[in-house]
Amino acid sequence: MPELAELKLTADFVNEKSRGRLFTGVSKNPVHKLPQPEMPFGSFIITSKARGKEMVVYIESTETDETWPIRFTMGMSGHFEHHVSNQAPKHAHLSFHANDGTSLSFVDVRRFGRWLPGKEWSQDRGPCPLTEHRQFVNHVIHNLEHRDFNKPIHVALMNQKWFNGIGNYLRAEILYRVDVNPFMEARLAIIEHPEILELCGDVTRQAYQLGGGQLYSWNNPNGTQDPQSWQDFMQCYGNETMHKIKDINGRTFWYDPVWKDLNLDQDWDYYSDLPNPNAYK
DNA sequence: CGTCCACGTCTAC
DNA sequence: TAGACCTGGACGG
Repeated sequence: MPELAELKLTADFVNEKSRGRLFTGVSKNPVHKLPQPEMPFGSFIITSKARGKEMVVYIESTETDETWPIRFTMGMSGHFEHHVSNQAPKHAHLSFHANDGTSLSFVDVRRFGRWLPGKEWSQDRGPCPLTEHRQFVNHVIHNLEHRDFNKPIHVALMNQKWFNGIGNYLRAEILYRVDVNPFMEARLAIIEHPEILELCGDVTRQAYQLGGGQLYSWNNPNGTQDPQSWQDFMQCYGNETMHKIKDINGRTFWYDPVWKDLNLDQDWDYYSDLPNPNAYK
C-alpha cells in the first residue's frame, strides 16, 4: 500500500483509532525477525505522523510528559489494522494493546516493512512533497547541481533523498501529466518544467483525497473509496495502452507512448552512467 | 503444478 | 548493480 498518500492515510487511521484509547502494552509476532520494542511506559496514548514514505508512531506516557517515537516504513504491503485483541489478522507483526480489549496492529504480508524504536525521521530522506511542500521544492532547487540530477527524470523521481514518498505509481502519474520526455536529464527537466515539483504535491494530494492506491490489497482504512474516481485518476500506471520498460533499478516504468520512439533520438549523454542505451529499448 | 509479478528498500560482491 | 528479503494472486500447461 505504500507511497506517500497511503502513508498519510495510515497515520490518519492510527490517530483515529488511538483517539480516546489508553494503551498498556505491545506484543510481537515471533515470525518477524525484528526485535520487539521495549516499552518505556506502562500506560500510554498513541499519535502518529507521516512524512514521505515514513511514519512515526509516538508513544506518550500518561504519567509523565515523555514521548517516545517508533519509526515505521511499510515496505510493499505494510498497513495498520484495528481489531479485538484475540482476533489479530494472520500477518499482524506488532500489536499495541488498549485497555478496552482492542489492538492496533502493524500488518505486513511480505514483511519488507520495518520498525525502528527511538527514531523519528531518517536523515537520508528529504522533506515531504505533500506536507512540507515549500521545503521540498527548496531542497530540490538548491541541490540541482548534485549528480543525482544527471539521471533521467523518471529515475530521479524515485530517489527518496529528493522525492521522499514518490513511488512507482506516483512517478508514472506525475510524469504523465507533464509534457516532458521522461528520459530527459532530471536537472534540465525540472528547469524546463518546474510544474513537476508542483505535481509531486498535487498528484499525491489527489491520491490521498481519493483514499489511496486501489492496487493489490490496499483498502482505505478510513472509509469508502470511489473506484470510478480512482480509475479516472490512475491514467498511466498499469494501463495497457501505455508503454513500459524496466528502469535502471529494475522497476517497471509506465509512460506515455508518445515518447516511445522519441526517446531513441535523445542525447545519450543523459545516460552517462549507462553502458548501453539499448537497455532502454 | 510452475512462472511471473507486485505500492520498497537493504547489503554484499 | 545484482540478488536478498517475503507472501500470494494471476495466469499458463
